[in-house]
Amino acid sequence: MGEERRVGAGDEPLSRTANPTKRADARRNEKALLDAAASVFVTDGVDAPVRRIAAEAGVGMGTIYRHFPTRADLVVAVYRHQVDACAEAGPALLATAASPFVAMTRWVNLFADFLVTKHGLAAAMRDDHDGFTALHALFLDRLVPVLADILAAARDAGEVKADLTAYQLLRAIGDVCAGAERVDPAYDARLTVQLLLDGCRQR
Amino acid sequence: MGEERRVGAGDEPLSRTANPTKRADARRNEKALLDAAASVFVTDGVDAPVRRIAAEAGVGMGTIYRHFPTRADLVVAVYRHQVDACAEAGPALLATAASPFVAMTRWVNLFADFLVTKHGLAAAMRDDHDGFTALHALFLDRLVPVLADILAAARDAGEVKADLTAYQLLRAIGDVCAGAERVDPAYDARLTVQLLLDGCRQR
Amino acid sequence: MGEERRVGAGDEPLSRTANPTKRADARRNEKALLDAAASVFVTDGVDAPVRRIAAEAGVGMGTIYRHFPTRADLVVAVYRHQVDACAEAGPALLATAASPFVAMTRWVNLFADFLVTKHGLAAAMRDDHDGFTALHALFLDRLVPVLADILAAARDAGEVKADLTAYQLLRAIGDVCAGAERVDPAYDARLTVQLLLDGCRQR
Amino acid sequence: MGEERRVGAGDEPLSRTANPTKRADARRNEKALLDAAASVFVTDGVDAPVRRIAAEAGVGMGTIYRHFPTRADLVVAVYRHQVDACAEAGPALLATAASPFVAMTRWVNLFADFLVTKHGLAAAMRDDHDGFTALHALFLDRLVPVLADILAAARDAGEVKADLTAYQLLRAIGDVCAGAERVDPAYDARLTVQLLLDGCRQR
DNA sequence: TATGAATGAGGATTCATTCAT
DNA sequence: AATGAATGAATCCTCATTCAT
Repeated sequence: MGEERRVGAGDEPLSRTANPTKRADARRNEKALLDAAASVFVTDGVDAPVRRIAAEAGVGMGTIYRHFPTRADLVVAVYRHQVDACAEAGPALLATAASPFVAMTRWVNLFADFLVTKHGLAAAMRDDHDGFTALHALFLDRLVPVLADILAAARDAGEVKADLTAYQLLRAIGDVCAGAERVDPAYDARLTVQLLLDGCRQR
Repeated sequence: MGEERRVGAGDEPLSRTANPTKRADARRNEKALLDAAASVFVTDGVDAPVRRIAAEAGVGMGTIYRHFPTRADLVVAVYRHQVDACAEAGPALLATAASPFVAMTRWVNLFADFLVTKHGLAAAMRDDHDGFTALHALFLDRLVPVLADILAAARDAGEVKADLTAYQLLRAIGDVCAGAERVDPAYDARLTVQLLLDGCRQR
Repeated sequence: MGEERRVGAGDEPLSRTANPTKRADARRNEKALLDAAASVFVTDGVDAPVRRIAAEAGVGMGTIYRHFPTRADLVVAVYRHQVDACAEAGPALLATAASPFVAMTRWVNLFADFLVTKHGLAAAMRDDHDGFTALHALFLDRLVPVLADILAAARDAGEVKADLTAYQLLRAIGDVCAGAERVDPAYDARLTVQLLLDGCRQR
Repeated sequence: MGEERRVGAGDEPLSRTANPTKRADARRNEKALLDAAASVFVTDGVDAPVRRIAAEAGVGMGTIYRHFPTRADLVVAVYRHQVDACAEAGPALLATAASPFVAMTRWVNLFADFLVTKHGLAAAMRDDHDGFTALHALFLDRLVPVLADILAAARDAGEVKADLTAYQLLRAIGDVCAGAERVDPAYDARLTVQLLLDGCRQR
């Protein structure tokens, strides 16, 4: 979707040399845009007016369209870092936790924290009808494999039900957190997540 | 603008003679409107354009505004019957089931069935930002007490965790089903509901 | 404009005999309508929604259209009595006042009082673009001759400028009062009327 | 969104070079909008449909909202020049006229000419219920002080009644002219203005 | 005759998207 | 490349007027 190349770290200097000055501006703008969008998504939702995001970033609207031709492109870019961080935490948790189920509990709570604290994320994935594929794909590509590994370990240890798939669980957590964005002191999404985790156990 | 009376056939023959015909059209239209809105809500969401609902019902737009001055009025009217039916099923289940937890399982599945099959309902409650209060109130008024009774019985029987509230559970189920509306063969909302129910058990 | 006949007083009993009962209902409605319209015109202006007038009168909207096919018909009917009363006061004032100019002053103030106290009247005449002719004609037919008589007497007595016409003065007073309907403690329409009267004097 | 600067031709050549073209379109549009609105206000009143003004100006509707977010903004902008010109004429008249009353007569006639020839202005001030404050304030801010000075001079010279305020007179003239917009060969608003001026004299 | 339900044109406003500068 | 002005489709809502009952 028109994102910059997923290059290895080493070739950066060359590409910068090839186009040294212009790229700096463009990068600054892209960064400003991502920050602005992240901020606006939280307060106004992923369907916030383009103009507001542009204003927040201090750039013209055309600049948004240049960097992110579709809204989905912007949405995905905004959340990619957070998704990456979440994905990368999985193996470490699995390696250090007392048991696979403990690792799973921790990772799921980490994921839920992402969704709830950086809220907008879960709702974005759920509501982003047009860019659904892109955002959904991001989640699936990055997170399902991570959770699948943890789940496989837990299943091998006999800690969770055998028929539980990573996608099923990931999706369940996502929906729960997506629905929890309206502030409501009487409702605690994290408690629901605990219930779900308890429900996953093999007895 | 309320519901028409669900009267037995035999009563009020005189008043019908006095004012026999006029209301028939209005009733037909209100019914058509409710059906049309229910249908459009499923495909286009509760924020669907008024014009589309009117067209679907085969009436003018003004007719919608006459019968349902605000969108919330229409949304609530559309879902009231279904909510009522669900509420009324609660006591019967509690009376006949083998145990309170069995009754709870059945009622929660009934509720989830409503949400999933008559979909739009759960999303409506979640998305209806403006009419949120009205729709939310409908759910709370009708369903929370029903589930609270069941839950109290289950708790008294030691079948469920002590700190679980009816609102918490109702909301969890609602969010899960609301997120499950996009068709996805790899995801089964009912399985998530089962996980939740399992997680509610006292062990 | 569909008004009832401009008949002499004597034939009323006959017409009532010809259509005794139905007419009673119709008259009641017409009276209610006139009262309601007068009241609504004051608060909401002559362009008030038909529905509001009907509601105020406690009749259906169709009834308004039956009695007063156009808005102008209703507006004229509402103000006819007041205009008549004003017209009828003219000769008496002229006969009893100390001088024609005194009579003119009194009558003009009477007219201004009508316009200001029963406000809506002046604005109605001014704003009623469509029914302009009808309402204007009402004023011209009834009031211009009355003021013309007074003015002629004053002119004959050498009290007012020779080139002043009844229509010119009537219109001036009307516009002044029409513009004065917005409440404004810093502005006194009656003072303006006095200035105008002073300005009419022959010196 | 303010007025463009009425700059002398020679200044800011550098900045124009730096950003030479872009603003030209916007200015052209703003000018076209003001001209179109002035024209449409005359024929259709200040409540004319936005679409009609846009069409008259040859721009999209959104362009009106960009330049003049509220109708009041547009109305005020349309009439500001004329009001300014009128205000600026006051001191000169007072300085050159044979007497303060002569100056007052001339200024009032100038004001009335504005109102009548550029008609719509008076009716705008009168009818613009929402933007009433803005337009009213424009008149009060600019014109009341000007007339107040003239009036004070005339009062000091013993030429006008002592209790006459600038606002009272301005408003009277305004209402007279506002009411005179319908073409009517039998009515001469300027004659009414003369009557008013005559009525202001101290005798 | 009276009612008031239904219609639908009319007008305001927002905002995604394009494109001249 | 960046800007932000312009466009106009989409949607909401009101209310005059008609007409079935």
